[in-house]
Amino acid sequence: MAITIKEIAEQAGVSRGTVDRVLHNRGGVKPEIEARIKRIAEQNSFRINKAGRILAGRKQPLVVGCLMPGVGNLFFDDVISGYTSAQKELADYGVSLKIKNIRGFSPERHIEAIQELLDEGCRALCLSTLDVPEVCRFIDGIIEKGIPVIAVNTDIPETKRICYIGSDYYKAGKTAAQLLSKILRPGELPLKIAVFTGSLNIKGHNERITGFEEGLSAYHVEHSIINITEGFDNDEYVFLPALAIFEKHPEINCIYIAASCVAGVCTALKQSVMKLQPERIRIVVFDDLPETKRLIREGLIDFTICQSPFQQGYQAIHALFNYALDKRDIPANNILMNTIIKIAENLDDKD
Amino acid sequence: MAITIKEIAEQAGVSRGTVDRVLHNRGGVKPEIEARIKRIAEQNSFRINKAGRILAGRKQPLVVGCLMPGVGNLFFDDVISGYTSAQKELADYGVSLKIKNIRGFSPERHIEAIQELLDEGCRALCLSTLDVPEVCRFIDGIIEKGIPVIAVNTDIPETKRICYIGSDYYKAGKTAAQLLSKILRPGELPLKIAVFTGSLNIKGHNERITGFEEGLSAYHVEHSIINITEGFDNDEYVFLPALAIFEKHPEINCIYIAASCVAGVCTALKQSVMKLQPERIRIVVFDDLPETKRLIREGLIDFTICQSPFQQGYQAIHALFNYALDKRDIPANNILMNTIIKIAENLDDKD
DNA sequence: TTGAAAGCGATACCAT
DNA sequence: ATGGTATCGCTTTCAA
Repeated sequence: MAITIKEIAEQAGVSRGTVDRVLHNRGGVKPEIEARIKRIAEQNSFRINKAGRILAGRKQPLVVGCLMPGVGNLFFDDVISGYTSAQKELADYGVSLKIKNIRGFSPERHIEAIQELLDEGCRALCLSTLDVPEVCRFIDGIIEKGIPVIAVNTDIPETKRICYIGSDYYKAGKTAAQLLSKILRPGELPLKIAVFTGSLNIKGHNERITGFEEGLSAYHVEHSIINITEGFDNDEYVFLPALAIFEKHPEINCIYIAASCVAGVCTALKQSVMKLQPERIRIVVFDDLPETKRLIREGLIDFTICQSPFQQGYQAIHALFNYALDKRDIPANNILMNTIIKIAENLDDKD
Repeated sequence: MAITIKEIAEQAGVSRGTVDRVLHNRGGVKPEIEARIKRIAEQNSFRINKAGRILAGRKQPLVVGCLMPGVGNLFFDDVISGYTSAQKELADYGVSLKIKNIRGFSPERHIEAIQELLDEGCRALCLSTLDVPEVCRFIDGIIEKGIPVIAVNTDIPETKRICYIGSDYYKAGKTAAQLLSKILRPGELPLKIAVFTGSLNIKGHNERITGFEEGLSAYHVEHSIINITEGFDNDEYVFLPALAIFEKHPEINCIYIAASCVAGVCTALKQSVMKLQPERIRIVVFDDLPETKRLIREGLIDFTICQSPFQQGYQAIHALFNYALDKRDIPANNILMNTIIKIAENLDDKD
């Protein structure tokens, strides 16, 4: 088994306290002793013993703050359930949670909410927030002060966050395209596609669309995109625009919904059903919200592509916990979720 | 935070040693004191602190023995990689591994190998073995002696194993059927299906076939099964029988491969290609061995249904570790893997 | 039948 | 700048 701090102290002829100081760069140690200790640790590939660390660290429990713009968007419920589930597992080790679930995408509101989390004592953060300069600058300020941050579901690549945990949106879009290519019947070509997205300002949604288009080309699916409509992740909002599109373009035979407004679009579709030829309409969507599940079971939607929201939350908490135990414990890369294809039969798979 | 043993001792007016004895049913404690201690623990919903337990238990590290009939079957490599990966995570906590990868399905050989694992000092077991009476009897004997056992990938339901971790074979078969129903073109009906399995004695393979047939009915796919061929998970063995089937039944337009002989069947198929109409043959298989991946990328195979072999191994080790820390920590149910649908685009997802 | 004490690995604080 | 010591929660051994 690995070398311990006590053993390092013995080999170096110093006390454990001194070794601890060196290993944590806490200063106040004679350079030559410091060097000797570091060498011994290095040569014996010292890794901190987590059980010991946890036990000793019980007085400074880890409070993790989680920010989600999830009010009004059921998708984030699953991420939150991943957070809380990981917290329960780690409760023994002193991990607790503060979840701030807010509404909307105002930078000021996001910054304010993050500050609140800090004020409430959080010592690490999981953030699903906006990739805009002012928010990023604010976050980098926090990180400077020693608060580790993980970007969940939405990346903020310009910051010094530890890593991003979430979907590979481009790949998901491309997978959707390949799936579509497999279920097409020759007579249906070319595809006339209505695309719905959340917002053209959200990178993830755009990547889903880019991946989709490039996939359609890669798999030689003849197609044209009739329209790209913003639904702002809001079923009620999207209803009327969707209705308008369907009325205006009865030639539509494929619907691609890159964001959380599946129910709204499908309700509009059902109302327009007389003008279209519903049995030939192919529908591919993302995520598996309750209403989406129902529409899949009903047979209206062909596939949904999922992104393991639960895992996103779950793994984020674990990563922050590991980091708290050992700063060197950083994921080598971003943690990208699998691209999960669901049909009715495997719809209840939980991730 | 939860109550500790020390606190229980104080409340009960006894020493920590006594509490420990009671909590571990080690005997030698006056009944009334035992009752009092149990009551206090109960009322305060005492849960053992894992960090403390691990630290104190360092002298009796947990050696987990893993038995796999994986020689000659690449599938098990991923399970093994799940085992070793979990072990690395838990090395700090004293978990080590002995993996016995054997060839074939002889009950005597399996029993012998399990005995060897025990002789080598294993104190917990992950077993992928045969669901036959003599093996099960032997395993129950071991469990009686206090060795916890988890069934991985192949269930042994008649034993007192802690739980089964692996695929839901029936569901996977049914999912395959629904997928197939989605990609069919009307002109192709009815389906003439050649089925390949590992062995008619292996329950998992049979369940994949049952699920498939019931799925085809459920989704109203007109079909007939031309033949069910045993391939014994062996690409070389299956080649000639497959060739014979294809020569004899040029009407075959669908191939369902429920076991690890994908490469062999496809090689035979390519040789018979002139007699069949390859562009109309639908192929659905299981797992994603390297050769299977190649065939998917090549476009010959439409889908593969995967069962997270890595996760099976990974979760098994974690479950045994948790159990070792706290005997009450038993999964409420069997742990069934998700039914993963893969096409070329998401083929490199790792689980 | 029970208690007391040492020890697992790391940390924090006080004393030097 | 460094050492010593108590502590975290639990297990184990030895003594009584």
